[in-house]
Amino acid sequence: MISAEWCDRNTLEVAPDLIGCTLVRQLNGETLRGLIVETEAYCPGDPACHAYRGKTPSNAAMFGPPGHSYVYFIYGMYHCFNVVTESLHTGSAVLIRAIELDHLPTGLDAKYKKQGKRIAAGPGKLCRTLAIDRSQNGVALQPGHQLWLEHRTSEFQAKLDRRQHTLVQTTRIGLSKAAEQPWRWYLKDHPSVSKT
DNA sequence: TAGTGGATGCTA
DNA sequence: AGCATCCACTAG
Repeated sequence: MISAEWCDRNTLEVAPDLIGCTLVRQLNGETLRGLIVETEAYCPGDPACHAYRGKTPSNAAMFGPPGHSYVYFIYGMYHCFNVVTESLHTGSAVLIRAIELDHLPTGLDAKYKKQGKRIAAGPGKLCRTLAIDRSQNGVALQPGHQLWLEHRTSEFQAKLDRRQHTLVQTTRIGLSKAAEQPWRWYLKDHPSVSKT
């Protein structure tokens, strides 16, 4: 599993390192495993970061311990899941934008099922698929809980080293502030939105 | 391109 | 206080 210490590093290091790691979700007795294929970094001093204007009740989890979750509600319908980074009292996190699931959750609505592997591509869809909402905000990402992270497998790391996998670094999605920062990473051929 | 609801930032 | 505006999104 991924430890708090591992997350207690510069957000710009953690975000690309999370690509290829696995997000594990326990849901109704079922274990869903998703390969993380797209992330974005939200850093201290970053105008696009929710923590930029200081700590508030809604963004408090970003200032909490590294390795915990930060889940927020947006556009009246969606949730987005982040991994808190850097030391306690530092407001920063990595947004998990897309995962590739090993299998589809049972009991999934037929209208979503036809999306197949793309079902968790996009931060809002990811949370909908894994049933993540603000009840998961601020929780420790540890085995034994409902949500945790696991390191890259040696197979994935080997493919990365052999360049059979390629990490693409580019700009973040949907921002009006600090839009020029290249703080988004995705696994080549797996972006949640077409690259620009 | 509309539309969801909560948070934040104005004005008073 | 109250009201307007913003918003790291998605479906169609």
